[in-house]
Amino acid sequence: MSRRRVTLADLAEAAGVSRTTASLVMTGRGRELRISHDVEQRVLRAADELGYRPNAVSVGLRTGTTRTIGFVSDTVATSRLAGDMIKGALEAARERGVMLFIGESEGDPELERGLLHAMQDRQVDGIILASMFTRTIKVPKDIGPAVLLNALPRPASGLPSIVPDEIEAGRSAARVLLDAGHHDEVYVIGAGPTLRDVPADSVAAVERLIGIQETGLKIAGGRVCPDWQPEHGLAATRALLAEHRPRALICLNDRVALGAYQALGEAGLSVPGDVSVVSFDDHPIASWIWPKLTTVALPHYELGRKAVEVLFAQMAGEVEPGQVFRVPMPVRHRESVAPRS
Amino acid sequence: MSRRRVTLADLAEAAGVSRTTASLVMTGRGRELRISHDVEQRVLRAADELGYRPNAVSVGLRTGTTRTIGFVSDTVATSRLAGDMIKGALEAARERGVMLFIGESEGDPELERGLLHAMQDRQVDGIILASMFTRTIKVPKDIGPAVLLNALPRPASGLPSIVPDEIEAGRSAARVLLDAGHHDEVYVIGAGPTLRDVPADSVAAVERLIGIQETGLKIAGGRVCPDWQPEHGLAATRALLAEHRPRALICLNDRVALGAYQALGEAGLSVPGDVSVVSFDDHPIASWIWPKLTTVALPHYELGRKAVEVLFAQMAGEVEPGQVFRVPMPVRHRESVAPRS
DNA sequence: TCGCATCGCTAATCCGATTTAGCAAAGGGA
DNA sequence: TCCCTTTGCTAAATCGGATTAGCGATGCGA
Repeated sequence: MSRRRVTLADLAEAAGVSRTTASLVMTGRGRELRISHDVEQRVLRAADELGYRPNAVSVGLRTGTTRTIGFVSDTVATSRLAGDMIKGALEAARERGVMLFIGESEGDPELERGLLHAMQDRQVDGIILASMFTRTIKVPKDIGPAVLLNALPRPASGLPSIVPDEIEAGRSAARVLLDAGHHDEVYVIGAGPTLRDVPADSVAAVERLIGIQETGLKIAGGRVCPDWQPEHGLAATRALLAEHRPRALICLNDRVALGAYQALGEAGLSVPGDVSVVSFDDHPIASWIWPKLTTVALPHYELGRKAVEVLFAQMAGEVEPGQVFRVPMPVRHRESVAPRS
Repeated sequence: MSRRRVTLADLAEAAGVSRTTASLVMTGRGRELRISHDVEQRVLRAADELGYRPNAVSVGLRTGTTRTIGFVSDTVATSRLAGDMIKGALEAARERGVMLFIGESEGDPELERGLLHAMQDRQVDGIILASMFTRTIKVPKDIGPAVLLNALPRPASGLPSIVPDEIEAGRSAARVLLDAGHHDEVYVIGAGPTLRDVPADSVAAVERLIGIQETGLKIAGGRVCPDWQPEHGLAATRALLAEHRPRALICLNDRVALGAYQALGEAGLSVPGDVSVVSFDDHPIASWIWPKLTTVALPHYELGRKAVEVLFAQMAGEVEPGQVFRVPMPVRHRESVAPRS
């Protein structure tokens, strides 16, 4: 039986002033509207004693701003990836005194509409539309202030986007090998060797390949995987080993790399002694396997954080329409790359 | 420049009735308060044409209920585990037309207080207090309607708890081995052999061991790991293999099992030919490694879902104070167990 | 014809804040 | 002494709905 919340009216009565005065003091507009120092102190003291906290719902109704934002993802919340993205968004939000609604659309436009409505009905100040993997999406109409996270608008929509810098990541991966002296005999697992050999809809595959090529690293060959799962990595690498003897592999993500490790092991090849491996994503398994995998990290946490930052910047009118923010993907140097002997 | 939202007043004007009447119709109380079928239809048609949706903030202020619940975890949102828990909660919430606020306390009581306040200020209807791993927690005062997810109240608090049924999970794991004919030469990695050989604060370790023992399975020995990470599993299994020749291992989670796989491989022992392995959690890696790991799954999704269900049941007064709900942990039969030869 | 119940709808209040407009008292200049 | 500012505070309106109390018209029985 918790006692009723303390309202502004209670506070005003306790301090012996009007609700107006109490409100002015609590919102820091006392000076501006000539409330005496004496009265101000009285109100503040009473607020402290009563433990007064303004009812955010009421404030939301009156002011139209709720200090709340919505985070809608296709199915992001379920994957590990998502966790960190949400965590980043959460912390950036907390720093601004903002709460996060989350919702998952499961890729169903109908569900998505419902979620967006539910959030708009609750007067969210803005919305983050997040995608599980980097891709282009159609932006719903009348969405209000919003940013796209890990996604780009298909027909240009004017909304800002936050995406990982996959091209630079490709360059980084290639440079790791080049720096270790691997200039040839490098194969790609998961896509390639050309830009047309990629899984459907995969922005990441294309951009990573572009980045790799830009460094001048010569790709000796590649194997596409329909999906970047361990078993496909295993099969692709087995097939590759049947015909070639690579000195280095670029795996297009860590799960594929896990499969590659297995295939290399079967073939009696050691990592990194016989074959160096570099990968992408920095999934937790990258540091759970032996040798620990050198990989270019997807900056999930930073992406989430940046999304909130950009959302607020946008609401402050500081963002160009359609501006794209690319978040750097850092290299995690571990144990799967050795100098070319 | 989206046009202003349609309000009840707009709707009333369009339908040529009072706001009261419009409200009554929209809340379904038209019959009860004798609004004629004719007028009712007029209002409904106008609502449809204008696309009227009630402002949830206003409704929240007036009725005191916001169709919103808070999900506060220590650090759950970051781990994979969390994702599914949130997903389960999210879906159960959506079925009830409820939105979810999420927050992470990072285990910091001060932060937790702040989050709970922020949620209470926004008039959440209830709160789910979630923990990353099963443990006992101190429940904050004046929290209002709430349930504990993956946690038990330290001083009894009257709040209901939802936890995985770890004891039954222990039984299940043991039974998997017993059914395959493994009655002896079974070792535990991660804890044991006695109930005092467990990592600090680990409810899961204790209960899993209890369950195992209850089946009558004879535990030949065990190795504690300070933390259930792959490298500790690796070290513990190496140490075990230096002294014993197990025919089966019960790993206390999948990450530990990953380490055990590595150690067994080094020792030239094959899974499941030489050694059967059964584990707990059903982490994604369990099906990424070879042979795929037979494991007793932590039902994250179900836990999240149940939390929302219990929260609503509790608000409806259908839950005993302090009631504990144990969610079954299903066995995922895969390829790491073979009959004892 | 009067009184009373029923029908169908609406005026007014409330939720808990913010914000605008303005009032009473004190001070200052002519 | 009168008028005009300035000071310090408050009454009242507002946000968008839900809810309570009640009003006018009609029907019915006596």
